[in-house]
Amino acid sequence: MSSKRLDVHNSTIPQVCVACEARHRGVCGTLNPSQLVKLSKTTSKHIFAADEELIPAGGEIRHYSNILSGVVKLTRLMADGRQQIVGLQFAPDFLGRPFRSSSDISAEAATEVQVCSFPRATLEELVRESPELEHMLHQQALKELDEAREWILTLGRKTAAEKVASFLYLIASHIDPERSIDVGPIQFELPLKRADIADFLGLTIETVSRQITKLRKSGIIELEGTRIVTVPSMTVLQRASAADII
Amino acid sequence: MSSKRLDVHNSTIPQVCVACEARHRGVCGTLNPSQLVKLSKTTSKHIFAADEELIPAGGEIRHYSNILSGVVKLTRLMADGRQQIVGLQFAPDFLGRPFRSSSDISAEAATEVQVCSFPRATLEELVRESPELEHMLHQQALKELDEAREWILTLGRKTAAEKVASFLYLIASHIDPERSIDVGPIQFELPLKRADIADFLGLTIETVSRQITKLRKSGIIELEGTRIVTVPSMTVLQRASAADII
DNA sequence: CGTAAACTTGAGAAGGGTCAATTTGCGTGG
DNA sequence: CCACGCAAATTGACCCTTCTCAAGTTTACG
Repeated sequence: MSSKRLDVHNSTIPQVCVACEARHRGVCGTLNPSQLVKLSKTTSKHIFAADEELIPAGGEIRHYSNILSGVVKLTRLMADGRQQIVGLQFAPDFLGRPFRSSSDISAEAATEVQVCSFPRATLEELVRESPELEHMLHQQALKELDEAREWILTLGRKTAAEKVASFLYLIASHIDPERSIDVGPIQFELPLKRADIADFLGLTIETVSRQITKLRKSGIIELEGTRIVTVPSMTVLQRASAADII
Repeated sequence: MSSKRLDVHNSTIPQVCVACEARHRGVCGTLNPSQLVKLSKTTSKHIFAADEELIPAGGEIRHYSNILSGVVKLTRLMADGRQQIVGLQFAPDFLGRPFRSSSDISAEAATEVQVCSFPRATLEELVRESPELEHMLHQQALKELDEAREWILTLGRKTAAEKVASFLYLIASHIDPERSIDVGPIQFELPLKRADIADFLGLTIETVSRQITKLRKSGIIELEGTRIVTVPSMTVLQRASAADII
């Protein structure tokens, strides 16, 4: 094993972690400098192009990751080819199913995605010595559970128009989570293509397209090309999404 | 504070916990006898009739519970009255959203339900002193997340017939989790009425009823009255549910 | 600037919803 | 124990939203 400069003062934050968002808002936020050093020794950064597979379904889980940038879709595939996106993850989310050797869900890049990966064993070791890390992972699991249940309501009870509006509202909300609702228009690039949106909403591409056209014609959104969306009023979009919180 | 017999030997398991399933398969399984004693001092058992509300949506969370018997439905209600069941919980599941003072989800009894409740503060205190307890809660959150995502696939991509079959398969699987698939017929009582099944599957009562009739006429299930179901072959039912795991 | 992928639009079909009328099941009280 | 009455469930007829299939059109990219 080669000694590294960082070993000398292991209260120093590793170079690779210095500018990393996961250290602030992600799971690494609970680690002390020496734990960060331990983790950073086994990490490696990867970049995936859109539609590349980060984690295959059914395969053995060998490593976990933090999303540094981009959007990841979690998908379930049926035997006959039907597909459903069961979750979307954004930076600096933790990626991977803890405490299980495999999962039926695959993770695919929706946009170009940058991740910081580390072996399964490293995470499990850190969890054992740091209850705060498990707490952070627990918190993220609960957040994802809240989001999944929100989405169950959307899939089960909303119309196609409401579903598409809900999706746009979801994406817009992720652009700037700090932003309070309706301080002027908001513009963003859709991280998903129509086919992905359809797989997320349990609709067909055609229905998604028609509903987006409707939203455009009614002035609730504006489009530049097919991906750049402007929402003049988030309140109006929220109303179109049939948000149940009044 | 009154002294109790159990304080003398706090390695003794409290009377109320002795026959409790939550001590074996539930979250209490991680607690040592003295922690059980501490918890049991603040617990109280409650029985709710079917359709009674255990936890109201939006209200402040004052206590958590373990389900001792019965089935609990977690529901989301929209402003216009549309309703969706976003989760079902069985004994000995933990009930309540940890680390949050409120939730938009209400918990209602589907059947008669018996719970063991304790104040929020007690749980939080125990979590602070016992990482194993948090690990157990984390595991349950991950299990619920897996189930929620499974259900997202069902809601988003399955037909009405497949949805109803999936629901029946889900319930049948919960009757005896240890049972291996297809060792003869299995009989059980449906914990949900048609309206609840509809709210769980994102369908109407009428569609659920029609699909149940279809399953009955095709011999995949048999009915006694409206609630008692016999499944001659779980494999056949599983196939009807379009289980994607081949 | 050409090509393929992504997206939109249209027409017709179908699955599931809506409304309405029965029928069944079941607890309660006579 | 039976009859009543109500809630739950079933069934039918019709309608509407979404899907399917089939062109077109636009966009992105080499």
